Amino acid sequence: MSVAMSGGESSPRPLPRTGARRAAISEATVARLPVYLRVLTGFADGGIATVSSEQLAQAAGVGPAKLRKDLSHLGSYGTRGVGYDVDYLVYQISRVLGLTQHYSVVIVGVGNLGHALAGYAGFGTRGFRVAALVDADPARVGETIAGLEVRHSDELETIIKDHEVSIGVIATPASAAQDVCDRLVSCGVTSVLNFAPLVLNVPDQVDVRKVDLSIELQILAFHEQRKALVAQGAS
Amino acid sequence: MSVAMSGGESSPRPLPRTGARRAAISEATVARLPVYLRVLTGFADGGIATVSSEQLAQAAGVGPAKLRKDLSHLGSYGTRGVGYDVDYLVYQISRVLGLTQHYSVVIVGVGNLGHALAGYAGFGTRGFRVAALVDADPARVGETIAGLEVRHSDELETIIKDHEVSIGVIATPASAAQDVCDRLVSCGVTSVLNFAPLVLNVPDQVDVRKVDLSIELQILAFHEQRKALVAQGAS
DNA sequence: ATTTGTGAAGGGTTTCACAGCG
DNA sequence: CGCTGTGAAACCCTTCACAAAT
Repeated sequence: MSVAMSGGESSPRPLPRTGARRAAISEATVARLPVYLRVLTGFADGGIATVSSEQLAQAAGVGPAKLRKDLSHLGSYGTRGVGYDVDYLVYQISRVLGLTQHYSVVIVGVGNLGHALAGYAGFGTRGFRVAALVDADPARVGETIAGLEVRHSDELETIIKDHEVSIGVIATPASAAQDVCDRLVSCGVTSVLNFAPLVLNVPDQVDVRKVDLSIELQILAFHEQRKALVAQGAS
Repeated sequence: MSVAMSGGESSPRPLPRTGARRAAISEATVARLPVYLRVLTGFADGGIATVSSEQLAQAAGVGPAKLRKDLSHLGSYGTRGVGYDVDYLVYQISRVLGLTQHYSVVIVGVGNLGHALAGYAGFGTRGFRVAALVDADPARVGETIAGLEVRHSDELETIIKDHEVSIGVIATPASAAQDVCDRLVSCGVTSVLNFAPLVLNVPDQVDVRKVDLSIELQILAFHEQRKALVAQGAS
């Protein structure tokens, strides 16, 4: 299953469920819901009770039509002539994204990046809890980062079982990443966020999303070059 | 323009250039070329001289047809019945991505994440050079990280001009990010890589790509939930 | 009067399957 | 015979424009 990008492939099975189940929400929509959620949370904190698709779209950096189409996939939660109730939308999007449940996360690899991730506030909020930090280097084991003790890689399997970890974050060097990933998967982890610069091999039912700095830079380089050529050609 | 993901919007202008210029390469293809490049570099290091679309696609985690279609957009660089020459492909993809040129990068914000980015090896290689690290906190100014001295935000404009910075990396808290972005843009920076959790407002000609940990986690949460529901429903 | 929700149209991307070349 | 390069089909996503609801 993805980088944004990240790529996640999901089985295109039409969900054989009882009753008149709503059509599955598209991948493109799912990728934007967290953005809407963040913007809406900001509105809620600012005491704003209702927003129009125009306002919300503006703040989220998308077109109003796209926004309405996205939201229509979760249900009819707006009021014509008025807009959307901020709190209610926050709740509905949270529910659809599965954020009403709690997920335990293990971070593997405590280098510079692992450090930064461990301290990242985004984990604490909204349903994600860092169950453990893990590293292969005995020199790092025992160190405390962001209130968590670093534990040795050997304990990975135990930690995953004890804390019912469902999401693994790989922040190791590329050379160790596939091995770590295999171990996560063999313990039943089906969601992986990969920061190592390589393509992970996983079974179909496992979702991988990758964050890859050098890919992002290279995409920017392409557009820089294109802009330079256009500017030159326009002379 | 835009996160994987990241999103980059480009003006769909058909490149008004002289001669029979090849059709513009699609955004989806551009996002995959860096992956192919990395895999090919690995092959080259391993002494492999030629690859088939089947092999390369396998290693890059895509289908062979997609790979061939992608490569066909850069030109006819394969040999029927044989495959692709690894070194030649590396060169062609590098050229298309603009990696034969050099880009100066400024990293703004030297917290945990900025630290990690400064130390990231991906910058050094392949045409990217970190011109400077910048932070607003006077306590951090003067500190040396990965061989670079941290300079104060006030010098941002000077640094950009002196080093002809073309790519800005924003690793500040969300509250400072739009301001930093505005200053980068006003100095002529047209490519921004944003790690701050907010939607940046930029003029049309500026490309922004975002890397957002909590969005990635929320997308994974959605799929975790979906998998749990399917498993439950299949009983 | 205002704004949502949505069919229909349009554009882009992926997949197929095979012609063409070595 | 093997593998690339590519039209055509299928699929997905976005945008438009308006009917429906308040």
